[in-house]
Amino acid sequence: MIQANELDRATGGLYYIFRATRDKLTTNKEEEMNVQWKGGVLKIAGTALDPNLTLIDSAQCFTWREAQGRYYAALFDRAICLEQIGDALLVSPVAEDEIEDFLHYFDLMRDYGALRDRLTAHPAALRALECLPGLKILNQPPWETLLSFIISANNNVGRIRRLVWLLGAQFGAAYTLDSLTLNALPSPEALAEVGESALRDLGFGYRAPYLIDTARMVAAGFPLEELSQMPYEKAHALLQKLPGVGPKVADCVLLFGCGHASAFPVDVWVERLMRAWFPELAQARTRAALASAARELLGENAGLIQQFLFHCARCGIMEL
DNA sequence: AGCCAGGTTTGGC
DNA sequence: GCCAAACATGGC
Repeated sequence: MIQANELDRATGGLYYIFRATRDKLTTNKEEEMNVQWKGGVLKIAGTALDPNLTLIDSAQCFTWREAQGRYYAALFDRAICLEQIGDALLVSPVAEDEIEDFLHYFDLMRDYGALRDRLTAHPAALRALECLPGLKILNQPPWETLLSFIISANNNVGRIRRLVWLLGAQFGAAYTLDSLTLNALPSPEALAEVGESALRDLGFGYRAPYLIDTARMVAAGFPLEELSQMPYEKAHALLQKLPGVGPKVADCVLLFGCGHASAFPVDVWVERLMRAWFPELAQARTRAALASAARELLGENAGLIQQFLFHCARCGIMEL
């Protein structure tokens, strides 16, 4: 494993330790993270974050793609590249005053070790976290999660990713990096002007009107950016006023896009896993009841735990 | 061919 | 409020 100081020498002293806020940025004790920045490159050493698991395989986000060992997405109004070198992640281009934005996006300020250690009463949840030390739950822009998870309904991950990509490629701003084209997703205002037949022709099926009508409501003032400050119950109910958004999609938006770590989406995989591994939830008959009971059982970070359980179920790491 | 996928909507009790 | 059926598409 390459140590940070070796990497500094290898890159000709390109980096310096970001001293001003280093203490604040290394609250994640277990990983002893080391954050440096220089010349538009953010270097994060000593984090467990696994790029392929977190950005691609975990299916919490559908905008990243891998190309020749590097990971690319349109994020914060530009194309971003993330590359792993030894035990460090290099993210670029990043301005100095955006360092905390990116650490928040990748959820690197959270102590996942403490999260795991609080699960001694829940062996199945503990096992899921121990199996996936490189998984982080991203803090994505709420509008992106809203579009992505309206598309996700009764759909499979491969086609979700293709449709999300199509939305950006057809209607979103284009950025170039390393001779790749990365598209942002269209703004609510831009999508509100797209015709339903255009989306149907692209293969969106019955989700076409959901996307367009939701875009119109957001463009007309739906308080998407305020959901993170609302109590969970209020935000969960409000989101379901949008077409194509039911209880499960609302939970995904709250968990992945609004910082509501307790939101517990129950899809087919999570339902199977909960029924197989959580006998104390056996009396919850419906998915809504399961979600509510799981939030009660697992507490304020129930949703983070959900994402570990989801991946273990979907990839066959835990038997169903 | 028929079932499944990170469900939601609609209409009927 | 609970329940069944319909809903587009593509992979297996």
